Amino acid sequence: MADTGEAQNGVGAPQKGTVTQRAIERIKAMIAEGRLEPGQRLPTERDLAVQLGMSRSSMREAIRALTVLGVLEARHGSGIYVTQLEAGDLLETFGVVADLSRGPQVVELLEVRRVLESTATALAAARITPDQLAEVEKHLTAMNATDDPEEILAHDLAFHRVIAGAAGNDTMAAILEGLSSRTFRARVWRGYEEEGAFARTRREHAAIHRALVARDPEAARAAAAAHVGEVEEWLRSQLGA
Amino acid sequence: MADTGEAQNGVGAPQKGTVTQRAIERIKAMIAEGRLEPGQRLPTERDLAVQLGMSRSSMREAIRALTVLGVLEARHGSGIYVTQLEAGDLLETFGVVADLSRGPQVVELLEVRRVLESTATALAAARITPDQLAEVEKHLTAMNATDDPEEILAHDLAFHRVIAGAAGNDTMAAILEGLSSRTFRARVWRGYEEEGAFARTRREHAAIHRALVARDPEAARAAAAAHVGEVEEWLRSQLGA
DNA sequence: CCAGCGAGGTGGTCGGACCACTATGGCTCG
DNA sequence: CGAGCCATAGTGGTCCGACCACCTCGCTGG
Repeated sequence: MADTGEAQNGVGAPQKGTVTQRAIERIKAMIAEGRLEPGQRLPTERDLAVQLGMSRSSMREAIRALTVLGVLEARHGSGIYVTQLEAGDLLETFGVVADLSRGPQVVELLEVRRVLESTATALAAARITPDQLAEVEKHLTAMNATDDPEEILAHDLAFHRVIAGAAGNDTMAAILEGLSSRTFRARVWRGYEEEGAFARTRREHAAIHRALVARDPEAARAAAAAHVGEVEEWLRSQLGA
Repeated sequence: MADTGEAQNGVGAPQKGTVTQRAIERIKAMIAEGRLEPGQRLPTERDLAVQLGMSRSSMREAIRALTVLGVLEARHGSGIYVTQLEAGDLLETFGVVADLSRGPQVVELLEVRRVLESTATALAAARITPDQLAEVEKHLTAMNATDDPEEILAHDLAFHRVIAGAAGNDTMAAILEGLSSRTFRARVWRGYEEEGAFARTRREHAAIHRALVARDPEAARAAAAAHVGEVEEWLRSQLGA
């Protein structure tokens, strides 16, 4: 009687929340406990559904959710796999936050970016390799050689991406990547570029580059903070107007 | 050619990715474009499925995914609503990242936390209100009055949460909240506490509190950075061993 | 020995049925 | 007349079974 007909698995059927939510927690727990290794293949949807005592539909919703979170990866016709669980996989959803933020929240995000970007740039000044520095220069010159906003933005993103990568903290780089996602930057730039910001941006990028060449962390931190802070202040003033 | 034009619907379906993935993008776009406001109620699952030309099952997977991301909220028997899209809603998933990270990635996460926490604490030193300061003191004394690790951890979390809140950047506070999620802290503490870290933690918290009282941002930044850095270094040494 | 092909297995989609819960309105009872 | 209860319609939650699209791997035939 009292038994809700749960599977052979332990007794404590918490019965909390929806069935799908429970499935999500269970799978997450399996990974956290090490019972599922990165890259490993999971049982089939049908088997998993039976194991956790639910329908395939509910199990699919759980899998879909974990797929969107970057925890699982479904390969049509092959199976479901655990991702490598690296920073890039898990922090991809950060871009969604940036895309859906608005108003004051965008300023807050820029403030976070300023803090992280300045730190990453400072670290890069101390650790960047000649190869990476060459790539930074490549994007810097390419950015100065064109007037196409689209292209400038692309090189701008790459410029900072290389620097973030040179900082040696993949997690920080992944977060910054999300905070600079294409649509986010495009949204902020729309209007900002009309105030002769290109010239200023080029000057600021040049300053960051100089600091990297000089391997001067403090100068790099200051230059990066000023760079992001510039946009931040402009956006703050826009909200007031 | 010139086929990428993709009309509304009819026959020219984009056909990119899975049906569910398309639904996710569509709904996200509707919100980003302002056609769906925070708090607003969406059409029923059944109607949405018809509108986007797909089955209810696929639509449900899309909704579930967006629910997990903190973008939508489903109320059983009532309907589906857009969340307030505030930092807390969208950054809840950050906890998942912290929970599933391991090894070197945990160190990187702590490095990010050190940077943000020190900045937040510095900001708090300048902005904290008497009420908030009183609450900080409450958790500080409560933390010193017990030896139950569970309770200490709870007050430790609350201590930093109040400070992060006083910094005035909800987004930053939400990220720090995810970086200090219960299971994450518990995982790191297990073992750390065995090295007489309680006394050191209490001393560090006291230093942070003193800086807040003195309204000294630089001292607060240094104290917070040292506090997190302490754990960071210990964990780094553990990985080498 | 290898290339090609076919069958089986896997995730992806669909449609329908039923359950659990909520909200709304009218109806009863005080 | 008003407050409270309750029937009901509508919503999300769950389950089932079928079929499709795609990948994999072993088998066959050259």
